[in-house]
Amino acid sequence: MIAHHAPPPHDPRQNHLLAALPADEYAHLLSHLELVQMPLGLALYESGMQMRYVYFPTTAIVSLLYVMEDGASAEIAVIGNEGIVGVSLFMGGETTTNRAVVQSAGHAYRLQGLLLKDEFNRAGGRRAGTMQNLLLRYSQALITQMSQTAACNRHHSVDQQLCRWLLMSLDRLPANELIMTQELIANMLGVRREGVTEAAGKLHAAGLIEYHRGHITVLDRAGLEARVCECYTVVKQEFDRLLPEAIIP
Amino acid sequence: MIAHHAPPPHDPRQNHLLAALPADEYAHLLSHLELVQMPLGLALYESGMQMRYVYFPTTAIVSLLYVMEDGASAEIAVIGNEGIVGVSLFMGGETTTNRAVVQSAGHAYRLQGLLLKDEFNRAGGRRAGTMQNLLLRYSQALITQMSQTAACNRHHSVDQQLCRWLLMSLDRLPANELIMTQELIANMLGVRREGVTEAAGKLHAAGLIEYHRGHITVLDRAGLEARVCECYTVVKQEFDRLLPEAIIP
DNA sequence: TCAACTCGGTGCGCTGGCGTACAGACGCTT
DNA sequence: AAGCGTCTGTACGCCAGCGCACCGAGTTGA
Repeated sequence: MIAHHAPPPHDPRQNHLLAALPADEYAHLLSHLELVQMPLGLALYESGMQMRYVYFPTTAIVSLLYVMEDGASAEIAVIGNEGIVGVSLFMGGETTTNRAVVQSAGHAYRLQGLLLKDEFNRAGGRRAGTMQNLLLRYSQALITQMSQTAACNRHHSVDQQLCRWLLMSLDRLPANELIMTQELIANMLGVRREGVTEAAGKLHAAGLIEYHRGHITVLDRAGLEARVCECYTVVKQEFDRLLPEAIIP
Repeated sequence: MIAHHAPPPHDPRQNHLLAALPADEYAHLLSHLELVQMPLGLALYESGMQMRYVYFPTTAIVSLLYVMEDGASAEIAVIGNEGIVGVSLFMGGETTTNRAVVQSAGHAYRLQGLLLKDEFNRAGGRRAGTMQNLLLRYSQALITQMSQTAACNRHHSVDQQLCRWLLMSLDRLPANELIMTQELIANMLGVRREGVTEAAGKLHAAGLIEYHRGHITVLDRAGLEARVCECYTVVKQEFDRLLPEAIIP
């Protein structure tokens, strides 16, 4: 019992983008990476606000939301340990029209925007750094996710979208339990809370999930996959294709 | 009357991205730019297909569509002379899950993908070429458009979306007339043809548009702007912010 | 000139999701 | 132990948009 309460083993390489960097580029960044807590509901960015940092989630999950003038919202994309929050920084925009909110509490490593830009633009012996290549391919994966979200919003039912949402969250979590009320899910999907209650009720009746006051446990992942719309699969396959070095297990 | 029937004055710089390039970078590309006709309905890319060229529209308009397994479709983004079709090429993905279809006939200049990549990665005396900077900012604008489309699909009515669609098309055309059947608009928006008929009927009744068998004339642009949802404005402002050197008049 | 086709208009019943309202259940606080 | 706030379940009317069916007016081509 020499050391109990050892600090949890945080490692930037829990983030798949950081893990995919070659040793030299990683070393370059390491000293500038700062571990931060990501409590549920924290807004990393607000629409139009200057972004100072980018975030590499390890255990946290972040949602990109668009919030309309009347307060209604819609989730545009989800970012977990496979990605980076703040692509607008290296795209050159400095701000987005989206809000970035912590959807599942955990940790992330953050990096000053300026440092990321330097690394992005650093052209060594090769034409461009691995970092640039990696970030661009991730951005395309993110674009795919957004475009699929647009199509899914147009054509698929709340039931199907709930399945998609659960699976996408599950892919980015170590456990099969989500801490998330139906009300919050409704905000993400941009639907009524009652709609989520009803859809979740069906999944429960089918024995796929169990839930209780803000805790959702997935019992039968395969069952969800059988019900989900094509959108989930398309996005996942595209991520795997674009970022083979960072495949989510 | 020395020269009648002079060839129409095609110029790559009708495309705002090309026009925004500094002289040396433009000169680099010029000899490789190839003028192509873009007939209505032509598919530049299909989902998952290798992309050989990128396209810089001058008078044509291109829609990015996602086509679902059941054949239903949804427009993800629109690209006219303010942009470039084929961002996936320099993002590193080579393919997209989207289909790119000519929505309004006209012309574009195309460029071999490999040449574009070279130009994108060319680091001269400066850290990175203007081209890279420009294309990345355009990509972010495109991301904004996609994300707004997702939100709009979730929350806004067909009426509003039709206004948005008309205005976005109008911004990319020299005239105030569109060649487009209601059926095709319905495909783009991912709604029923009858829904478009009804929405268009309202706009007609309000004296904003006139149409007749595939020809739509906008009579009162300000009237459309008064009815459109916020999505149109948000996207347009973001384009102007990100690409001040390529503002659509 | 007539037939075939395309485009747009209209009507009808259906349903998914919305807004609203309310009630029970759980759990934390005091 | 009581009380209050949060989370979930249910119910009811309403409406936008869907699927379908049909029709008339233009346009094109033989």
